[in-house]
Formats: sequence, structure tokens, C-alpha cells
Amino acid sequence: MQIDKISRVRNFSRSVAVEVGALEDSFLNRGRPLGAARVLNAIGLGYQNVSDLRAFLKLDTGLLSRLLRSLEAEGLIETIPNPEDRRSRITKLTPAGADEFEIYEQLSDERAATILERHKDARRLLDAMDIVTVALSRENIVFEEVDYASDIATKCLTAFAAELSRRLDLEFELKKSGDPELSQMKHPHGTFVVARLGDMPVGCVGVKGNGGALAEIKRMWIAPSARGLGLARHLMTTAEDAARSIGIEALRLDTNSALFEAVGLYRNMGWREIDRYNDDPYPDLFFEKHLS
Amino acid sequence: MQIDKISRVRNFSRSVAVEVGALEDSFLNRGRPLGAARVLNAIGLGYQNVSDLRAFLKLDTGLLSRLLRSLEAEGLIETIPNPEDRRSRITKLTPAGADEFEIYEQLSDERAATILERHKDARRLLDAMDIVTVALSRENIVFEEVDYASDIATKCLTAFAAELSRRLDLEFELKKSGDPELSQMKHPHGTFVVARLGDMPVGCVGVKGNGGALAEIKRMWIAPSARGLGLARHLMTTAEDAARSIGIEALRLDTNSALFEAVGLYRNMGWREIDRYNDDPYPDLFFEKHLS
DNA sequence: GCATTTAGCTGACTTTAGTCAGGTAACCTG
DNA sequence: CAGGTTACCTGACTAAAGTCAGCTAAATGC
Repeated sequence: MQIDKISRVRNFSRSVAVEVGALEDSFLNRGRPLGAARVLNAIGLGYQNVSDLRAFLKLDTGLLSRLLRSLEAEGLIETIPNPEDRRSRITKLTPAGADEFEIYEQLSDERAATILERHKDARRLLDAMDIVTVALSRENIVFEEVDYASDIATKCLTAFAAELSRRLDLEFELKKSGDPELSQMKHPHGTFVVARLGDMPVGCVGVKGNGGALAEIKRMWIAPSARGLGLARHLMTTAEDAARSIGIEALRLDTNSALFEAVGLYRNMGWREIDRYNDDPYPDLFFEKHLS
Repeated sequence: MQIDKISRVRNFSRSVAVEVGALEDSFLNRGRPLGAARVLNAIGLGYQNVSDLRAFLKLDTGLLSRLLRSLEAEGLIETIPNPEDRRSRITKLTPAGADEFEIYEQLSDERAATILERHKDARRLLDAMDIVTVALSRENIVFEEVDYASDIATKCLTAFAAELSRRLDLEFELKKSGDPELSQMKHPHGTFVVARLGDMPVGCVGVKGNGGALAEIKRMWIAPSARGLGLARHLMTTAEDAARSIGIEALRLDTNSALFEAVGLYRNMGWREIDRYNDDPYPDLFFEKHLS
């Protein structure tokens, strides 16, 4: 049976290798060697200083240097010394370079769109792709404190609200930016932590404080595609650490017993069940944890 | 929103491209250029004559020729003229070549296993991979008549039985090879058609005949990962054509109204609802179609 | 049976990718 | 400020990949 699993993975690898090859071919049609195209794209993506480029593309210093020279000769990039350390250098797309980068982006978008077009209902395929994406690059998931109004936080909160509405069959209203509840999830009272894979949101949790020693965990969410990987534990730990660092001594939270995965985690991470502390209709379980 | 979908596909492409690169790196560790390794693997996979290799690997005739020469020099392959057309040539792995191919297979298996190992429960990931595999290579799906006892047919029937058991909550007993019901799905009485993607089963259907002009459709199944692509129509058409070609004039089938997609398809493909013709407890709808 | 086509090979070439040993300017350390 | 380190560059090289014209032998078409 293990053999069968492996052959499924290998069938998968084979089919995506074809897809990757096709994208590279479409890049080659721009008349530039793949190496140069890759460098141009990396610069467009924001890898602007040469050492970052080298690390990202895993290129030898000599090779990268030459590729940069060739892009310069095409008038697509400019490199200037980094004013903070004039040994290192910063690359920048010229307007022509930005145009060319945009064309590569277009090519990538077109290939992606081609795949989607062949599916009347692409949702299932997209969900499957998300699962694979997270599974293959889980070590690149970063956990970090961000402003609840940031782009990535908004993505998380929107997805969270959509899922709650679906799973609990109720209309969950997303709080607006000015909402006092949200402003309590911000330093110095509280904080907001997201887990993300690049620009893809995979989880979030808010710590809502009021200046006192007791704060509350809110908006704990893990993207469906990222479940079963143990991310929630990491996310909660990050949130607890962040809470401790702003002087919070104890946390509490409410949840619903229908969210059994979450409930299991809380118990497992040292949360203690307590009595109801609010009269919201939705939660039916309440927990507390002291941050020693 | 379309933009968001595209970025999901592109995130996916990016993450799998890394995987593909890693596999190629592991291939390079065998000390042979990637081009030669690819040729060796293609030969091992069964692309034995030179023109097939060329088409499969999309290589220039000169380049392939040289790669074949280098593999010959290593003692890994032999090429002999094709006795049927002595202009063309057939390549064959030597015992040493077969060993070397096996090592590459091992490397691929190991990479696949590495991915699986990181997941306690890999089922969700594997299902997602299957969906992606089918979506990306649906144009490679082949529909063909096979013996019901063949490897691919057995895979289909096993999956079919497992799914029926799960969905209808009953213990569906897989027929054994010697079963008379199955032997009626074989020429000259009947036939068995599968849809497959390489060695991956994506669908099947049996035509069970008794020598007369009327036969019955049985074991119609589409793999979960292949649904929503309109394969069932193609599969049924293939089965009807195959039935006609062995002299069958009319087909009938029983089904359950819970399988609404299948029922919709039958109606759409010119099947006419008829009265119950057996007393099985599971079906509640009966159809017939005359093969003009 | 002779011209034509086909399959594959070879030689001669170019481009791309990658490696490595210096070299230079800028920076850092004591 | 001397000595070492760092960041990047250049030159010189090799290996791999790809292209193309011309060749040969076998098959095919009329």
C-alpha cells in the first residue's frame, strides 16, 4: 500500500514537472536565456540587493554578476552601490525592465488562467492546490506579529469570518477597521499574530487586551489547507509569547465545542476549562491559561 | 477575485517547481548529465524506439543520438535495428542499465517518501495530489477495452467497491476472478472499459452480456479525483461503441436516484427510463438505450 | 528500377550554465 | 592605520545543451 502511495506522489510529480517545463518554455520565448529571465523576475519580486539574489537563486557570484551585466546591457536594470555599505550593490528595474518583468508576470498569469479555464468549477482544484502548496513548503511558513489592519491580517479575518458563517451556520459579521474591539488587538493593549506562506494566509490569532493583566484570545483560525500540520500549536505559542512580552499574565478564550480540533489543542497546551464569562450565544466552552 | 485564484495557482506552481528542482539535483548526484539521465529513464519506462524517445523527450535528433552513444559507451544500453524497419532502431537497457535505472527509480521513490513522511495522515494530501494530477494531464487520459482481470481493471474494481461500501454504508463484496458475473464482461459476451492516466485508474464500466442482443451496464465508476471533468460521458460512449462492435443492440442499467449526476448523464445521453427489471434492494431507477 | 522520403548518425558549431582563481574597493577590528 | 574580511567583479576555463547541414542506409512510391 505504501508503494501505491508513492506512485501517486510520483504521478503527481510527473504531471507538474510538465507544467513547470511549459512555463519555462514560455519564458524562453522572450528570447532571453532562462538564467537571465530568472534574475529579472527575482528583482521584480523584490530581491534587490545582489547578495539576496544570490541566496535566493542559489547562483555562483561570478555567474550572477555576468547575468546582471547582461540585463544591464539590455537596459532592463540598473545597479548602484548600497549607500549603507558601498561594497554591496542594489539592483533596480529600469522602466523598460519593469515592463519586461510585467510581461513575464503576464505569461505566468496566462498559464495559471489556462489551467483554471479548463474547469467549470475550479474550487475543488484550487483547494487541492492549496493543500499541496502548504504541504510542500510548510518550512517556509512564518509566524509574526502584524497590525490587524494589514493586508495579510485582513485576508485572514475575511477567511475566518467566511468559515465561521459556513460551519456554525450563522451570519458572522466582520468587524470594521474602526471597531473598538479590533483596536484592543494592538500594542500596547494586545496584539495580532498571523501565520503566512509568502502572501498566502494560513492562520491567525488575536490577543485582545484592555491594559490589565488579563487578556483574551480571539479570532483563532487555521486555513483549511493548513490543517493537520500542527500549526495551531506554533501559532498559539507565538501569541502567548507575544502576550507575555507586553506584560499580560493570563489569557482566556471562548470557543464552541463544534470546533473540536481547537478544543483538543487548548486542553493539550495547558488551558484549563473555566466558567462562562460572557453571554455571547455562540461559544459554549471557556478556557484560561496563566502565562508563568 | 479571479486575480486571487490565479495567485493561488501561481503559489502552487512555485512550490512544486522547487520540488522538481530538488529531484533533478538528486539525479545529478549520479554523476551523469541530466540529459543522459532523462534518456535512460525514458528507456526504462518503455520508450524503446528512438523516434518515440525523441517525441517524448522533445529532443533534436542529433542531440538524442549523442546521448544514446554516451549511454552505450557507459554500457547501460544497447541499440539494434528494428527488424520491421531497419532504418529505425530499438534501444534496450543492458543488465547494468536496468540496475542504474532502478537506482533512479529509488531516488524518485525516496523523494516521494520524504514528502509523505512529513505527514501523519497523508490521505488528504494524496487526494489533493490526485486531483491536481488529473486536472493537469486530463488530455492524457485514455479510454480502452481491457480484460476485467487485468491489473488496471482490478485497481478500478477495488476502488469502486471501497467507494460503494463507504457511500452506501453497506458491505459491497468484490467479485472474485472466477465469478460468472465477471466472465460475462468479456468478449464475446461483453466487455470492460477503463479510463486511465498512465497506470492511475480514473474510471471504468463493464458491459455484461449473455450472448443475446441485450446486455447490461455494470460497475460504472469515476475516480473521485476525476469528477466534474465530463469523463463519464466519454467512458459511456466508449462502452456503447464497444458493445455495438460485439453485436449488442440494446443496453440497460440500474442505478440509484441518490447518484443524481449519473442519472442526469444517462438522461442526457439518450437513455430512457424503464420499469424495474430486477429485485436488487439498492437500485431504484432503471434505464435502457437502443444502440442504433 | 529510379527518384523520393524517412530514420538516424556525424561533424562543426553556438549558446548557456557553471566553476574557480585572482583582483579591487570598501569595511571592520584591534 | 595595518591586516584581515567582505562583496562583488573579471578572466579563463569546462561541461552541458542545443542547432544545423550534410551523410548513409533502408524503405516507399510510381
